[in-house]
Amino acid sequence: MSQPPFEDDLFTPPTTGLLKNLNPEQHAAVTLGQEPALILAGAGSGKTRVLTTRIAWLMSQGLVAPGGVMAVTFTNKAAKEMVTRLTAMLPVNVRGMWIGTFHGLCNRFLRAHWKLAGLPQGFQILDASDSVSAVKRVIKAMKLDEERFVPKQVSWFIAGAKEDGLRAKDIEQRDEQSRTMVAIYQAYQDQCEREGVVDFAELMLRTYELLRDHAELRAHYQQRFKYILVDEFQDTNKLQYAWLKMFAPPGAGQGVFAVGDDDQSIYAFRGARVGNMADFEREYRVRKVVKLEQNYRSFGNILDAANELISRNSHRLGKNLRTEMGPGEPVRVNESASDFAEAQWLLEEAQALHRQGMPRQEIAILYRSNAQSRVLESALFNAGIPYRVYGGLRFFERAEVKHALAYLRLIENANDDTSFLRVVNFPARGIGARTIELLQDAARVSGRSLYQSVGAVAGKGGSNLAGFVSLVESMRNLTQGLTLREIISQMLESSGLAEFYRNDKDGAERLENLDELINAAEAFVTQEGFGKDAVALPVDELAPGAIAEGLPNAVAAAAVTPDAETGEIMSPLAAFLTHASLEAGDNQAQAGQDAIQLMTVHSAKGLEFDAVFITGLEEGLFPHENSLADGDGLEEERRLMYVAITRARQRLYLSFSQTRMLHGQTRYNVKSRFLEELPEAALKWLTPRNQGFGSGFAREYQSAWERGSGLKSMVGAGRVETSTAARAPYVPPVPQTMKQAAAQKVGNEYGGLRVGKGVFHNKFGEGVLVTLEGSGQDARAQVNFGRHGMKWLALAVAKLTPID
DNA sequence: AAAAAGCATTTTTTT
DNA sequence: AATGCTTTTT
Repeated sequence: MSQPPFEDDLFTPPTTGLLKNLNPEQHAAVTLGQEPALILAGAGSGKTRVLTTRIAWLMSQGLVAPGGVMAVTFTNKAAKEMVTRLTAMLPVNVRGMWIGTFHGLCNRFLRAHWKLAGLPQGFQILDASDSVSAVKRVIKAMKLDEERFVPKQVSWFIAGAKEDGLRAKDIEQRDEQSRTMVAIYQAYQDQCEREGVVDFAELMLRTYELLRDHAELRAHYQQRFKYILVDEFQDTNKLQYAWLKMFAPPGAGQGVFAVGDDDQSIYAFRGARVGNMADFEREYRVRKVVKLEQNYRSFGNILDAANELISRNSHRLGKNLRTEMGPGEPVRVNESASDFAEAQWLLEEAQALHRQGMPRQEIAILYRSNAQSRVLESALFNAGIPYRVYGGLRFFERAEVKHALAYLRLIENANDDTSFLRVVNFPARGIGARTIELLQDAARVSGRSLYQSVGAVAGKGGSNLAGFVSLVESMRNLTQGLTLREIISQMLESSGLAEFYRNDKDGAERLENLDELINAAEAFVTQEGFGKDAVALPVDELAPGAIAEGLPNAVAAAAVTPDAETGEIMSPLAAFLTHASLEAGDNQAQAGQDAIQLMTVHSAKGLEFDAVFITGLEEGLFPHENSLADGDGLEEERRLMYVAITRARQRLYLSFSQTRMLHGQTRYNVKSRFLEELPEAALKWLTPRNQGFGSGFAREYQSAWERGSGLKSMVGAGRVETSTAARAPYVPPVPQTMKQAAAQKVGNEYGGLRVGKGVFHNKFGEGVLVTLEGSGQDARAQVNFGRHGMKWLALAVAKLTPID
């Protein structure tokens, strides 16, 4: 090692056994040398432990100094967790290490190299919604049709392009539509440059390009980072992988340690590429993939269910979870008549668990889509059971907080048009749409910011605008030299925001949130070390060529390099604004008391609970109908189910309902195919199964049908199917119960069929009757056959038999 | 400029 | 059903 192993005097070698209690696979992963490594880490296999222990081990062995380590995660939560556990393991200066999210590290990088990156020193970051409104402005300015170019979609397109490493000029323009899209992209980009702001994808792309285009810089960082660890590698997108290769190209000899689980890849819809794992293995010539298959979380039946289910996916890297905890409770399956009944059953079961001593926060109710939470919430609410819903608005996304942040941003950079527009007339100060339009026209013509163009608008609107400008000016003057806390208080008063919410009859909660903003700022200042005694910057932090010694380490994670000319360091305010953009705050609503946890399966990833309820296991819902269109959709849904199952430690409940209110109308659903993909031996049905129509039968039947003729393509949803049994290539043996049911049919016009009940059809199998219409020869039925879709059938021809 | 009415939309989401 | 967004009305 060219570097002294421990330049940090805070460091003391660990006393004993970092490696104690690691299983052989974990041990192997932790103690790998400086070589490319791919760790296939199953759910509950101690992944975070391996990551943190490896870092600790590397340093305790003197293989690397803190400054030579980079650890990348996706979420702030994961990054924090890593830091916490690492510092518990050994007293190390975490600040010298690069531990953070992809975007957080990019921010850090760009703050250090802002000049080279062509950014203003105090550049601010647009969150997703800021970005959409910025795109919207561009589209308006270009006088384009917002119906044809939906801002949200265009913003998504731009982010997608950036995440593929493409700038506007790199995009192929096939037709008018794509040409315009690219033009918007370019105009948006120009606008961002002008305003001194970057969006999330830009943070990544800029960093990537900077390294790509500057060999010296690249060499510096490659030399610096001896060990790089990447968490959740299955979720990386194209750009993130390319980014990694800039810091550590294959063959450069660094210890790149990629940890992931292809079976838990559930973010393809936002650009994640599971294929990066296989690419990594190949391109980095990974000697041996380490598989962590020992699970420390769940009992056997739960793992059996998970293993069996996921085994049906193709193109897996291959992994089977095992446990030493014994089989445990069976996986319980429950069928309900309606979503209300489901909610009722669920809360009773949850209460029972709670009475038996399980803390409420150890009980999770999972669902595929957010819309499903409503019934559950109202049931829990009416029953007076405390619950907590994840995934609502986050703190920094609240309207009042965004307003406050917009004022703060204007203090920092008045040319931020997004912020300008947000608060120019809030609280109302007589600046209407017409005035804004005039202002925007003027700004466009002169190529200047809205703030700079205020003088161009005459009349009453113009003088009101002038008033706004002087307000911002006075805020900037008044806050000069104040602490962050004082700055925010001052801003809240002089902007009129505080006054506005004081007068608003529903403003109490918003006022509280604004108070909370002050607290958040205070916490940030304390945490990040503002106002503390100056600490010398680690030399390595500096941009090549910058001078560093003796400067106060005022900005820690946010900004580390002072302007080489002025010596100015990023202000606490600017750093706090960055923090607010990069970390939108907690994703859960009310904390506090012991409450049942409600969340989507996606947001449950990475969490674990004693008891887990997976609800709405119905065809169309889970797997979701929109997922079946694209090729890999079903497999991703299955991985999602796999993630859901593996959240459970002791008890797992699977629940589905015959009827469900969705978007204001009742849907009749068929139970999810996933239920049939689980091992019978691990399950316990709390409600009787549909007799004779068990998984085996339905599956055998279906595959027999699929082997047959291509009739399937003819049976579009909604079409009246007139010829069924005659064309079916294979008629399955009629189960006993069907014969009985058929006997009942005699003498009854609808043959004992009832809306909402199950039916069996020779070709489509099991379904649920949704509608009955007409009579005699015209009698027809609408049936939801789940994976075969919704069908209209002529009862005179189609053989429908009731089941149950 | 605010309030009301009309309208589409409705998988999953972090930074 | 309910939410958010846009247009129309007052």
